[in-house]
Amino acid sequence: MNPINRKGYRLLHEGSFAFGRAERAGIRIDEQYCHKQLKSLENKERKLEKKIFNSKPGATWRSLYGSRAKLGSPDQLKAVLKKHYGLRIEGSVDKTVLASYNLPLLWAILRVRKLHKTRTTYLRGIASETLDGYLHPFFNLHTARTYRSSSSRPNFQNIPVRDPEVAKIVRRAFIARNGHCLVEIDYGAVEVRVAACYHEDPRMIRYLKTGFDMHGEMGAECYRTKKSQVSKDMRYAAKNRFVFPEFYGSYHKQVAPDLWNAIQELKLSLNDGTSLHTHLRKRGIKNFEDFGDHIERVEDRFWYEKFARYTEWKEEWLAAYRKTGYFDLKTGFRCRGWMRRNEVINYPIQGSAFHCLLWSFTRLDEEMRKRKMRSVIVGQIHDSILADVHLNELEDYIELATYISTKAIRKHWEWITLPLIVDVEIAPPDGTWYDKKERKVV
DNA sequence: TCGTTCACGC
DNA sequence: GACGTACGTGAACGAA
Repeated sequence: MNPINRKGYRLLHEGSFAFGRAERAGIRIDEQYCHKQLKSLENKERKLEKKIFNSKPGATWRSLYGSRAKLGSPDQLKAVLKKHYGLRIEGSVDKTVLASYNLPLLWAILRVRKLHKTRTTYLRGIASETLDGYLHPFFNLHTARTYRSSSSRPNFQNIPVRDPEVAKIVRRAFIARNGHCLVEIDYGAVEVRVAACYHEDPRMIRYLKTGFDMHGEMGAECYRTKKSQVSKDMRYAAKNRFVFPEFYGSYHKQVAPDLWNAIQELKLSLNDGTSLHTHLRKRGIKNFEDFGDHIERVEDRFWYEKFARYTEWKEEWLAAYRKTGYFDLKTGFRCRGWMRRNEVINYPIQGSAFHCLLWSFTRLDEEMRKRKMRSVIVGQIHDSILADVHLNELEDYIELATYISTKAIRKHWEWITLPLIVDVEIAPPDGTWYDKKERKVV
């Protein structure tokens, strides 16, 4: 830890007390539910495993390894694929690779992996750390190189949310205290906003101030459609396979295959139902070659026309680091040591964005105690805060949390030159974390 | 015991 | 013109 001024020091000092209070308060867990699900998942897993070993490729598996046969072994899997199908896989056998072969055996393996992960890492991890109905995950401020936080025993920051089946199984274990409900407040695009405070790119600032839909626009550009033709899935693909990777320092040769595979994987179609392959063919993109060339041009426009100032900033920032051997965060920290290009560019943004959360978390905790509120903050996930809120305090809590994290913070840190926004999600009083529903607040 | 692979989050 | 995805934790496997 290397704070360079009093503000930086105080942020971590007070933040660690606030995190400690959340850890002590804990999150209420439905232990009965956990144990029921653990058993049920174990059964499903065992049945599926049996089914796999009784199949034809499963027989090959048993003939090769006998009682030492393990579905979880990548080496064994590769040997079985080679013997049974004559299929040679070099290197990784992860989800994307296995899915691409579209074989019943491999889909079954992926399903076992998923059930197993859900049971062991999540439900078992939660159950074994729960004491008298409350879970107390650790929130650390001293482990991440980026000045972000981390969480462990269990890691509260990687609870499944994207896969609806798994999200449902795991998140239904998290419940509110009696007479309370769970409320999650998330910063919207905070890393993009904080980045803009560093590079001050005028076009990016205009986008952020007008609520412009960048993911939708890039969906249209990547797949050569009109903005009005962009479907929800296309936007999702553009966000996770173009915009974010590009911001993290990826480039077209990596990004283009992912965008291309998304067409199959997510069965992408236009708003009116036209298949994307058909559409692309009409626009002169007949194969992956063409598509790769197209994405290269999209990328060029993105960095050299749209966000030219951002691009300049990256080079200047890197050059300054290479000259001096360090760089400073706007939140009062100095980063030193040997770093690669992408690290130098990403750390200040990730770190400062997390510090916005940390400051808000700390102030909110302080104010809630001052007001003797019965609601408690129970956790944090990089850019969001989870609280267990007393029903009588619901409106007060939302108003206070929103005010602190969007308004008060800008009085404390004048370097935040852009508006910050939050989304509010609330679970019903008798609901679980899985049942949270969005409620837009600015 | 430790490095690698896999999978989950932001 | 070449280069090039950030950060975390945990479980299982398998070699040492």
